[in-house]
Amino acid sequence: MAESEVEGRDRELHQVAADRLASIDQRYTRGRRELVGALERATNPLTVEQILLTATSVPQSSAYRNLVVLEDAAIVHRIVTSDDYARFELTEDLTEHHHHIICSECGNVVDFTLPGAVESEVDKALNAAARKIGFSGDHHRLDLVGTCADCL
Amino acid sequence: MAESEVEGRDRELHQVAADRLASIDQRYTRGRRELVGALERATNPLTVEQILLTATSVPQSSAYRNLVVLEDAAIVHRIVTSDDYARFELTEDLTEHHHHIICSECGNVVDFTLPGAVESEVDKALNAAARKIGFSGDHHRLDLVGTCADCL
DNA sequence: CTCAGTGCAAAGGATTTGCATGCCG
DNA sequence: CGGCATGCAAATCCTTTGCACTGAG
Repeated sequence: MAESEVEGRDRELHQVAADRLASIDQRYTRGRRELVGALERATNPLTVEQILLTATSVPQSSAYRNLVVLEDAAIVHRIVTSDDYARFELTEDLTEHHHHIICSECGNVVDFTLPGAVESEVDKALNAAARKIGFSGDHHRLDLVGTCADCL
Repeated sequence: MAESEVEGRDRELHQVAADRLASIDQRYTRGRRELVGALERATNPLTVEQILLTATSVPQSSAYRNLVVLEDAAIVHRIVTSDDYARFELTEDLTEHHHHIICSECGNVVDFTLPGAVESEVDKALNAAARKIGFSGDHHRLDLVGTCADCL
């Protein structure tokens, strides 16, 4: 039962990816499938270098190019820390709303979630602040910066 | 009264800067004073390019080099958005705890603050989450991503 | 004098792009 | 077949660095 459930989710993810790409007139090619697969397997955001370790057979330039396409299709989300490497993860509606804790020593990023009550209070406060300064708020980004166990 | 108060703060800022630099065996030189001055004048984080507009007479390479020094001295804080430019602001203990709203169109960053009650709840929740995964939390970063009035 | 800081120019490095080839529709 | 995606290599561009010079103590 568990296996077919996983397979089902997997099919669903790739189907959603294909649909979103189609909606911007893009194909879901082998290389793009590999990139999505690499991110699906991961439990935290990956650098391009890390993606290429898993998505072998995808050249670096194609990875960069297709990550842009996948970002445009709202399948992949790019995050930037203070080190020199961009990191990528599946968008939140393909996974679930979560936050990042960033190690200020090594740049590593780990996912975590917060209680729903905290989330909604934050959203409420942020939207109020945005309205006040004439911004149209889209989403929030709440990260914790600290030191991971390895770097302590 | 207001004027002397501002002058007082100004002196204080530069004094603190000098002290913090001294504590890491660095001098508070003319160029560094100019950089701090540029950031002090600003009401939001500045790119190097923007800094150089105000801190004329500071060459680009010196700006980069000294921003690193000022960062090491905990006078300046570097923030990274998804566009290609790092941005700099005075550290929070020289100003006050605040957040950023980032325009996803043009990359511009504006400061705003949240009610203290929200802040403390967020901190509490984040520290709990960090403990759970073996991180030592340092500070949080709560940004809102949206579209600024100019880009709407 | 000495040595940290400076400034110019050249290098570095993640990311982007030009162009010829191949493959999907 | 026709055009989009690919992949190699070269270019881009923010940022960093080498090195000779200058000024403060």
